Amino acid sequence: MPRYDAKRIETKWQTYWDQQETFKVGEFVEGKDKLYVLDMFPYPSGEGLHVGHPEGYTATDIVCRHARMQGKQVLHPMGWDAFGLPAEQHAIKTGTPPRITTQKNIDTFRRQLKMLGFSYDWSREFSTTDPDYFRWTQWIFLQLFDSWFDSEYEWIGPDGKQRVGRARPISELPIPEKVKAEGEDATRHYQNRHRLAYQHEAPVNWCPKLGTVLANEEIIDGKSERGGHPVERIPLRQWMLRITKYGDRLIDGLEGLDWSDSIKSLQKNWIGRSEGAEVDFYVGAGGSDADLEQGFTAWKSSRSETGFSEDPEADVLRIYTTRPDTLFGATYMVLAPEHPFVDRLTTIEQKQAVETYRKQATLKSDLDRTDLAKEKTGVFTGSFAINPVNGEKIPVWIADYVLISYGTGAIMAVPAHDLRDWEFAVEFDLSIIPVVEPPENYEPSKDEQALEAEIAGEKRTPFSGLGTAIHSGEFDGMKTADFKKEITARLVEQGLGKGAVNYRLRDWLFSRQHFWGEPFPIWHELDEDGKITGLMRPDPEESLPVELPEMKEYKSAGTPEPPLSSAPDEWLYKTGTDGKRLLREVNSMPQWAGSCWYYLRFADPKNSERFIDPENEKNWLPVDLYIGGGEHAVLHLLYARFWHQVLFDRGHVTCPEPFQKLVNQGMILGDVELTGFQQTDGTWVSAKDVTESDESETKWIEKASGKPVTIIRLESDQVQKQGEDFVLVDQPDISVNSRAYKMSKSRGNVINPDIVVEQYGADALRMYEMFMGPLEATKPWSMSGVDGVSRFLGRVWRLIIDEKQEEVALSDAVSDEAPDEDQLRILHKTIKAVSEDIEKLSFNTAISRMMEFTNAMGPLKTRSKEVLSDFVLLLSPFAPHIAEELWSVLGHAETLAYQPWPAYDEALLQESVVEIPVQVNGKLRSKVSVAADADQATMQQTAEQDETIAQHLEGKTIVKAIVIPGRLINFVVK
RNA sequence: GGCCGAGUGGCGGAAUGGCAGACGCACGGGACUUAAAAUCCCGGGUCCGUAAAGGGCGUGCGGGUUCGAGUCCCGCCUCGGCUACCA
Repeated sequence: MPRYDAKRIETKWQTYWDQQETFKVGEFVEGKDKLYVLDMFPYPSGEGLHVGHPEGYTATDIVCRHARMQGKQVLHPMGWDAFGLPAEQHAIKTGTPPRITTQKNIDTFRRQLKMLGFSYDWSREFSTTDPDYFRWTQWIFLQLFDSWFDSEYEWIGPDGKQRVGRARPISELPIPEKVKAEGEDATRHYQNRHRLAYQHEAPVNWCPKLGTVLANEEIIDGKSERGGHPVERIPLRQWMLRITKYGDRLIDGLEGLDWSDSIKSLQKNWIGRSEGAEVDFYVGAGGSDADLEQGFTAWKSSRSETGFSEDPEADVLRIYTTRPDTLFGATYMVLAPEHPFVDRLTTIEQKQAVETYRKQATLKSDLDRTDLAKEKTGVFTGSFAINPVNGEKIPVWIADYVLISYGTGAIMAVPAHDLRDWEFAVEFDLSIIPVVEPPENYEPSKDEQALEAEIAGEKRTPFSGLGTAIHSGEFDGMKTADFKKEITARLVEQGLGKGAVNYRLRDWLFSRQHFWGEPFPIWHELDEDGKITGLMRPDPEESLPVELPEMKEYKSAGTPEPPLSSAPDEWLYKTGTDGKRLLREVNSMPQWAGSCWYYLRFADPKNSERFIDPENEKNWLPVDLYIGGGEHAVLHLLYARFWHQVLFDRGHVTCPEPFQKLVNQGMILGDVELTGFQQTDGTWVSAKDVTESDESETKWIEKASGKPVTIIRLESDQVQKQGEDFVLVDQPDISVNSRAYKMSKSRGNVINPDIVVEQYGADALRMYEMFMGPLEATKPWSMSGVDGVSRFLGRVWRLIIDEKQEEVALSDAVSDEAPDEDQLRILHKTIKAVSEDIEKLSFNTAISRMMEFTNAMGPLKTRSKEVLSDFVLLLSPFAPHIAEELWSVLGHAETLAYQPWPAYDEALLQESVVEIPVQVNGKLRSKVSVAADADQATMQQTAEQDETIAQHLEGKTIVKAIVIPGRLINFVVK
């Protein structure tokens, strides 16, 4: 009895595709449409595939299979983002080398993906951990190392677009005469300071438990994203990539891309461009400078001659502000505790307090800084600065609400017009001078009201909006926007400041203290004492890759020193041809590195001469459709775009952006859970009366009493809907929670794709994931939903196959005769709908339309073979295994993968008679049948003759009749 | 606090400004069967009306535009995601 047997069919066809290399991409054919469809490649974790993976992968697979049938040449590759912490931690625990673990995990992932029948060109598979691949990751790093960003450079790229700013070879960096005069080493240091890849001593997030430094984005609420361990801040030599130079390019580049507005705005917000001004405040020698005022006058006049300097001198504090119009209201200054001038500006009297505060600030994790620092804290340095616009002497404070990593690490505080400065000024009783008059009828915002304080016996609030200048000398009466421009121009004229742009985006911290990452192709020159001199030598390109050394231990010593620093000496040291002792860079690259350019390599994965052949790059790039999880909407996409733009600037790629269309698949949640709450004595408590306790997400308390309650999982028959809420059947006054949660091990609601495939087959899993809802929506899993699509596949099977036969054979109902009009109509309707839905990535509705087709065909005594064949082709991108099997039973020897996609005939869609709804005053009253091509007069006439309508029209006057041919009739009557 | 997204039957969801609830799940009824599974058929927003016919009300809430609004505009509410002292 050959019932629909997913397992038999699926293994059969997977083997066939593998053996025939059905999906191997052939030579690129000039003039034939190309489509490059890419999935965000996975990190092959030890857990294996998650149901979230096949969601995006199925979507791209449908697009690809459809495109092949449309005659396009399709590039659809898969690979592995396999460097990363888990394999290393496993190595530390068990001693198994990360390479072994990684290989095992990759094998599992590959097996699982093949089991789902995706049409990847597996001959292009690679892992970021392959030396053949990371050789070129290192090569790209050398390109970054060899580049500086010329912000003024105007040029026209291969895309014909005019741009300002370009990465150029470091050899083209103009060296100031002064530097040149200091000798070759000075020149090299100068170049190092301008490279796109540079080193920087900076406070970093050191996690002792993980034994590594983490990037800001790897920290959540002051704890490590992985493991939730506490994080400290310590200074360390780090590699940085100058992504901030590309801030504007990364914003501008978004314009032509087919990405959702929400992702674009996410990226823009992350880059966080702001415009304002940098202004110098004179501080003189610092400390208790008695001649501050005098010095200021001299300084100011000299500045009007020399102009604003590129780097601030020691006698000024440089600040960044977006509100230069509020300069007259600057009543004090604040430095970040880490600011290099703090020591010099601290007076002897204040030394103790400043030291203590600074120490606290370094110990504080970011959590403390944000959470506990609701109360503003800070310490006076004892020094003063002079406000350049009015000569006022104002105190200089340090406070941790000013961040060293943003702007210049120092601010002018304008308490009257900045909420944070206001809070601080109120706390420490600093003077507040309003310099912006709010517009008439201005109501303070919620935030402003919340900060209301009594100052000199008067209730006052800060004002952070735009208005009109007051107490600003000659500028009084100017509108904020005009004043900003005017004052900036004045500052430039007097050499006191300049317009400036800042980004929330920071330079990219590019080194990690891991073993399992790409080594840097860099040697450090050592002095006689074996110390790093700051001068470096890149490995020559042809010597790449720099491979990882063999190690016995993967654990770092619990210090920020990376594990590679304990590599064997022959890996670590060498002597240059000039006799210089050299030490290898022992940091490794972050996991982001490998995923920054893999999409390029897929177009030419075996090339041993170049990272990608220029022809292949031109032929295949950019990626036409890129699908992946929203969690990468910012970082991965920003980093990859940044690298791509650098490669573009350096002439290595010809398209300015890598990913033309981007779609984020939504998250798949676990099955919906019903939960009730009970007190310790078993009394039910309404869900409305409980709340999550502050301490942990799993603890719940009764709102009124604060007593803990226990969570009780309920079955659906214990619960019913009442109004808006779900309540207990037995006690309808008790409401319960109904919600789907993110799948997690701890919650125990993870669905394993292996089990779904085992029970229902890959086609059913693919179909279900597409049928759940819109690709981009977050949707809860439901096992009975899989049952539903599985039944659908069974119905499709029985449309064509005679289940009663011993062998797989056509059903008697399948006929060779020419199809009748009804069958043709339903077929062509389905072709049209499915084709359009695939274009729109609206897979759930495409599947609905195919279900309608089977619902219509099922009851028929004879079914046209021709019609069924076309339908099987429509189904094939979604459920390729059953489609191939049915296609072969329908008498075709070859795979259907390259069969032409069915076309629909508009003429066959038309029904001769259509049913038209008739409304009276917008309310549906009846329906009438008219010829599909009936004109308005005929339609109206038919409608008026309808019995029900006639009744509704009786005794009324028709004011207007709206008649839309083929659609609807509406009588407006009085 | 900021930004983004979403609110439609018991559930997932569908609807170029034009018949709200396609399609599926769950549920109820029936057929087939010794029985079950599988399969097939029928039903269903809600209220009034006896089951019919028919009608009232219905897309988070309140207004508006329109012959006509789930869809467009204004003002709210709730939920979810991201982000969080960015000067």
